[in-house]
Amino acid sequence: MKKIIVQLNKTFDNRVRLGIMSMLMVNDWVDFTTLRDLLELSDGRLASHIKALEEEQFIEVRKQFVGRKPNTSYRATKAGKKAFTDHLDALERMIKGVKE
Amino acid sequence: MKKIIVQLNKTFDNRVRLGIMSMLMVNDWVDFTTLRDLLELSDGRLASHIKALEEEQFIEVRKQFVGRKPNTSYRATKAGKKAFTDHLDALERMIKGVKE
DNA sequence: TTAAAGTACTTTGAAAAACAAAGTTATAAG
DNA sequence: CTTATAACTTTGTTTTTCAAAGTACTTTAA
Repeated sequence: MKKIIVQLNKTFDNRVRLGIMSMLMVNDWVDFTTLRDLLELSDGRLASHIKALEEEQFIEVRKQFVGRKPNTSYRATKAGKKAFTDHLDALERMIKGVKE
Repeated sequence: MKKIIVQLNKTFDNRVRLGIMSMLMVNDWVDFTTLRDLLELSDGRLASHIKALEEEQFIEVRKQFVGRKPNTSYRATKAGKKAFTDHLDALERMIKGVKE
């Protein structure tokens, strides 16, 4: 039972980021406003956490026009999904396995 | 599917605190040094997170002497266990349930 | 046609949280 | 007498988080 904490990903030490990733694990291409409204965040707060996840390359962006309106959507990258499931696995192991 | 993020407890937005709580969910009375060594933390870092959890009344302390040496142990309170399982449940619901 | 509202941010600044490093008190072992 | 262990606390810095306001462009409403 070594290196318990290190296996948890620091990027996911945040409720908002957990929320974004959860959404993007199940849904392909979720747009900015949907994310903002579902997670009940301000534009700025959402944008800042999205930026953090983008910098880690855990999510990717698609910008397009729907009709005449700009539309920005996000989805989890392969690396992002892996990092997230790894994190959750580590958490589960930690909760279940910490005896001694 | 409302109030997704709010159900996650801010106190557990931290790897160290998740580690401490995980330990104390399964083990009754874990002492300071054991916690410190297993989680591979410095005295100061461990102490500060313990303090935060104590202030929330999620853990309680017992100070005694073992032989001639001081020994400080911690365990999760009822409220602490509830808060932690509530948090984990919310997380699970969020991961599994965020469709739409 | 002027005003208001929506989309998707960025910037700024402040507050909160986290952390490392060193200091502390007290006992105990070598 | 020196070093070590236990369990912290203090100090100061760095990092993180967030709210609030600003921006640029478009569209819808009055």
